[in-house]
Amino acid sequence: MTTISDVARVAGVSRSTVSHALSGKRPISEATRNRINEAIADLGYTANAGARALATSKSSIMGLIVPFTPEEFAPSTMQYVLVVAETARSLGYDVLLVTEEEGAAGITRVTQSNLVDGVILLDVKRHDDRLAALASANQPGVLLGAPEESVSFDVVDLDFAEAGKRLVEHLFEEGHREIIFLTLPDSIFEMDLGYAWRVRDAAISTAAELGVELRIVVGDSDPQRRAETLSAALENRGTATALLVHNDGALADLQQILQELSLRVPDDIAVLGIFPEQFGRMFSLPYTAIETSAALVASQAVRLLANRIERPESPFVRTLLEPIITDRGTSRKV
Amino acid sequence: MTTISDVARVAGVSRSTVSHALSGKRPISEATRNRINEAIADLGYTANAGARALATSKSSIMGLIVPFTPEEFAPSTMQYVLVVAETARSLGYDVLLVTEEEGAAGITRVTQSNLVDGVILLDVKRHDDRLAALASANQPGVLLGAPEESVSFDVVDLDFAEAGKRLVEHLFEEGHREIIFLTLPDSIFEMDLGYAWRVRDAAISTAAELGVELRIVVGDSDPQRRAETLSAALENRGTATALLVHNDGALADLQQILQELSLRVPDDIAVLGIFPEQFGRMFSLPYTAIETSAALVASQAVRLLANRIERPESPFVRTLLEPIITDRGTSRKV
DNA sequence: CTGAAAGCGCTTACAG
DNA sequence: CTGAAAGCGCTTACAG
Repeated sequence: MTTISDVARVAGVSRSTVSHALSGKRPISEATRNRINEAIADLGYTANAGARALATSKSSIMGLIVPFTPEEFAPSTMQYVLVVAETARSLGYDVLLVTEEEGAAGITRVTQSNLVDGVILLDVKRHDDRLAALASANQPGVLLGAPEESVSFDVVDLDFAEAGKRLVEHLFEEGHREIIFLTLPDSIFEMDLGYAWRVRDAAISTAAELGVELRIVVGDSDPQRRAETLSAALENRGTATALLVHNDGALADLQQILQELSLRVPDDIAVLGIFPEQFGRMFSLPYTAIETSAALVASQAVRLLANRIERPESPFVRTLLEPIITDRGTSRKV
Repeated sequence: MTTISDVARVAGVSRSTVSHALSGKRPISEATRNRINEAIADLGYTANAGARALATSKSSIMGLIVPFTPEEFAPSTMQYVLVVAETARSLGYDVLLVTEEEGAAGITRVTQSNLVDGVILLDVKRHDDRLAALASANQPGVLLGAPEESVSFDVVDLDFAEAGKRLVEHLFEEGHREIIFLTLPDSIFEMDLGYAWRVRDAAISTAAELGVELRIVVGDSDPQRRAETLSAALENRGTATALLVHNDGALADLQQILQELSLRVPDDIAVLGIFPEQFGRMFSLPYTAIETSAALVASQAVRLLANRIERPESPFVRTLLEPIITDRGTSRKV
């Protein structure tokens, strides 16, 4: 192991000078700086992370608390994880992965040991018991997903309530007055995930305000039955003219089901969805939709955390990103 | 911040005694141990990670080097990541996520700084330039994916060559003599990923040995064209009686395409595949197949790394897991 | 512009 | 069974 003392010796300066050359925290003469850089290159020196963390009380590591869902197919989670890692790196941080197997204890462990400088919580629920653990930590935290109550953390999320509202408004403006709304499965609602509740609640209240009939069909978590539920809903659509879908799996099934039932979009039924842009690309989803962007939300979360680590006193921000509808012509009323 | 000195003072013992009580490295009397544990609980003490790392030269962190594929839909990668994190935690390690944006430099950075005790490489290629960086590190590494040459690292992978062989043998035994083999897209082969090459090469050579005609159709990376390619291959199947698929996306499309072409399985065409078990579950794939298990491979990799960190001199192992065919009746010749 | 020295919070021989 | 002390490799006032 080569240490800062080795570098100092080879460069013919003191350790403190090397340290300052590294951090840039005080002016170093051109000549010494060159000798130091040369020595560093020759020796292949990298500062010892533990020693630096001990001396500065900063590890330059962000903890990423990911929901523990081994049985789940979590394509979009990976997006968040990758974008967090990248963005963190670009700001000089590494990322420690903390799965929720340990529950809130994981948060306490990595913060209390000073392993991390701060923490990002993925998939924050409307009432999330991890927030208590986070609140008693000495390090800051940023929430990806908005809790119901206002909290002393930075929060980033898509504005899902606004999304639900705009989706229904959009269909209303297109002339639809009777809409089938396929939601996420009950299990997601039971997990208290805000994005499920907010889209649904906003869709319901907006429909009520506009005098639109919204027929709610709850998605099934089993892939087989999920397709059957959707198929049945379409067959028994009656006078409904539009299908609003907030359910990734069902959207993937939809194309085949429409074909089986010989339904044309938008001629026989208009379709409007909300899904992650990644997912849409993977399955070439052709529908008018609000596309959620993991990249946007995750990178913003990292920037907020970095900022708070470096400026702990800045005021808390709650960023709700505006949902945008991309019109692909499938929501027209024909 | 509460330190070991605080604990020592409250418990009325020396710091070294507290340290030994924590590590269990020397006998502590019942009475002192109780006082220490009480003090720890009262104060909410957790050892400072940086200080411990500095003193022991061990961070209890494993670095996980993940391929950098932000544009890709990486469902199975998430599986690996989660299983690695879990298994590591169960063995007392945390996981630092290193994306490949930095390339091999990331490996050098986290090892040289002693941030990690060892490293796991995901998606190792047949000729992987990251191995050079790993070889010059002071910490051990475990490869997930087998390189072509034999290396001084532990290696875990499914035995994909054996898989390719067994798939063709299975079809041969079922009576098929003319097989369409849908492979992964060229881009994957160009990335030098062993699993693509090994399945293909073994399938080709086994077919040759058995006198089976293997008609190779290369998958397309674009979802739309991927489906068209598959559809065309099935329409123009001629006298081929079986379809062998090593292409997740195509397998997801298959059900719909078969229906469009009014082909029954296995009556009109037998189907045999190889895909991640997660993927199969997500899409309810009903085919006879070799299912690859992220969980098995990833947890084994972590165990190997933990073992090597703790016993650096143990001989290197190259674990190639035996591929098992699950027969679901879709590969019969009718 | 540079250096000597204290200190960060642990662990671990060494001594008893 | 327990303690005093050195040392891990950095950073940062303090001094010049």
